[in-house]
Amino acid sequence: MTKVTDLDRLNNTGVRRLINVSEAIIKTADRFFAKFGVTTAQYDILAILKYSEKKLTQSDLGINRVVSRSNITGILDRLERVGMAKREGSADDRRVKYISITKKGLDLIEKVESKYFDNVKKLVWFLDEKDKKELVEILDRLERGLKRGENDL
Amino acid sequence: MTKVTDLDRLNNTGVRRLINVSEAIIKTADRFFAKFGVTTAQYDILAILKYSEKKLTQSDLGINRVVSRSNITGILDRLERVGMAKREGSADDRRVKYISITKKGLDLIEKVESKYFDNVKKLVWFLDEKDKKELVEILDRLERGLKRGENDL
DNA sequence: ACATAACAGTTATCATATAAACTGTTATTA
DNA sequence: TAATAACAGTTTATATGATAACTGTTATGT
Repeated sequence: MTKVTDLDRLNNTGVRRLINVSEAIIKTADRFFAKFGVTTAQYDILAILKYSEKKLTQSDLGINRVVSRSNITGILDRLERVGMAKREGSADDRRVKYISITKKGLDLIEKVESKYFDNVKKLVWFLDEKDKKELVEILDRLERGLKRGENDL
Repeated sequence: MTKVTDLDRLNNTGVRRLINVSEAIIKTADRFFAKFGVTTAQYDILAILKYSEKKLTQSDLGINRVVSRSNITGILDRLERVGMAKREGSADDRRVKYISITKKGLDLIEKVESKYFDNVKKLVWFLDEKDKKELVEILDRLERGLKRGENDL
């Protein structure tokens, strides 16, 4: 049983701070998209659908968003209900459903997209190129730490 | 209607990366605590209760965790159900309930805490002092960006 | 004092997340 | 080919989050 040190607590505080800022960003985005009648998850799915080169299945969407298949089901249910996306069965493989964005979904993205990017610009306004580079490096190291920890968690 | 530029997309990619790493950390923590039969939110509440100097009300807990009062209700319901926390009405103010951690809750923290801090240590292993300092500065700037953006979101 | 505002906690609804069990389909392999 | 494994999607259970409506209590202000 290792003893908990002050350094341990300091490390934890730092990680918490990262998570808190990240969650604050997420919540701001949630509020932003809510004003247009969609959730962030729904908008993400629509944007992926719009910019995808190839036809996407539900599993493809799951991989892109790191969301499990079961959650995709519900998100698509709601998007379908409001007519912004639709499912189509595949002829090749009857297990598969191809998902596409509708006119209404495209309209929404058209209306929201540039405003969204403006907000992101405001968010990173205080970061210069050096900051951005450093941030990416630090995030890389944190990911390595995550992989390193996973073995005996 | 502003045009979306490549720089806009790059900014967005960077912010997404921050969020993704942060979410990966959160999910790792969730899995860790799940092995001991609690959720991260429940563990957080227990730890706050253990280390608090003064008696805490549900509203106090809400402020600490940046969670709304309504969600605290549910989290405490579950902690009470498994006997790790308990509510006690206040005599001064009959609206208020004081929350305390039980022996069973303390036992859980005792069992989990040092392992948890070991995992945090592994996570930040690749960060030196300079990295940590820079990260905090960048997070500060991002928070300023958040405040800056909020006005016309 | 009485009306009103502010507050603490609960409840309800909706969206999302994980995990596990399940259905139907396709691929593998003995 | 028949049994089995792998896969795509759905469903269900549980936990959490945000909001808004609601109850009861306390504080305020005229």
